[in-house]
Amino acid sequence: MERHTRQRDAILRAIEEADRPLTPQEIHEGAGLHLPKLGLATVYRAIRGLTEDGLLAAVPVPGEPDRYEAAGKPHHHHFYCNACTRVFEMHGCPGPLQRLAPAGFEVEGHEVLLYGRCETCAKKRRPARMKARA
Amino acid sequence: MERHTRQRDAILRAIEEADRPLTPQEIHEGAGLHLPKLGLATVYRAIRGLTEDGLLAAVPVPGEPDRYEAAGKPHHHHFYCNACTRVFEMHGCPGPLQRLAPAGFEVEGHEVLLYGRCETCAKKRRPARMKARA
DNA sequence: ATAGATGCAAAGGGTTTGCACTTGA
DNA sequence: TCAAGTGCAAACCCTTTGCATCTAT
Repeated sequence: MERHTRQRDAILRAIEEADRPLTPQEIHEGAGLHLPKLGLATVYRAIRGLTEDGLLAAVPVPGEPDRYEAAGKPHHHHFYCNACTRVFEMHGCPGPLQRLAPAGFEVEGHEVLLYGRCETCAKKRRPARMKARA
Repeated sequence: MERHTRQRDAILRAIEEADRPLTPQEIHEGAGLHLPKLGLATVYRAIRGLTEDGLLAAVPVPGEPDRYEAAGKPHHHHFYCNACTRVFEMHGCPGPLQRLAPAGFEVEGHEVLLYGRCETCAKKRRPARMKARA
């Protein structure tokens, strides 16, 4: 990550403009709007470089490609929508989890991911009663 | 999963004999000891079938292949060893996590994974002082 | 000028699938 | 018997890599 290029700008911009962690595909699509011939390999290379430089953080999602978000935020976790597969940021943390580990194990970190329906998808499935006109 | 076959026996046996969730590869290797020409595709097909039948449960590990364990155990979580990449079962759960989700989101489940060193690897790195003989 | 970055296409790793053969009920 | 199950190899998806070209410095 030594040089400043249009590609990297477009990639960082796509991530900043999103309100949620994005997959490499989504980043490619988003950045591609501003830079049509951007290659997917470049997106992967940039993601790796930016992650190593501490500008991006990976959000792992079991069975699916990792999502990426800006790094440096306070410790937090994520919510995965089973319906639209989008990932959202949540605030807070369930607290110290060390006690769950077996004796003799050294805990260095943890992942917490909640699954369910995001607000939009929850409404679609069980639509709230429309307010009587207005 | 209608028929009872040697392959499935060997696969279930490999999982039962393990003291921890196994990857498809590990299952293939373990079951292969008893059934040398077992194909990897068969392992994947059996895993899927047995999971659908409710006999196995997948243990997702970000960035790595899922592990599989016997299903039906009480709710629990797992520990991933950064050194040996093995996954271990933990007891307990950090408790209700719904409160972390944003308003309007419906929580249907959660994953918790602790990362660190298992007892064996922790000892290797920072060997406990040998007891003065005996 | 020149090393780093890019684009394309080929290669990799894990998982799934197509198809002829085998086997359990 | 004969369809479910298996083995092998090809296909797939996502990600990484090789290499000639481009470009920021």
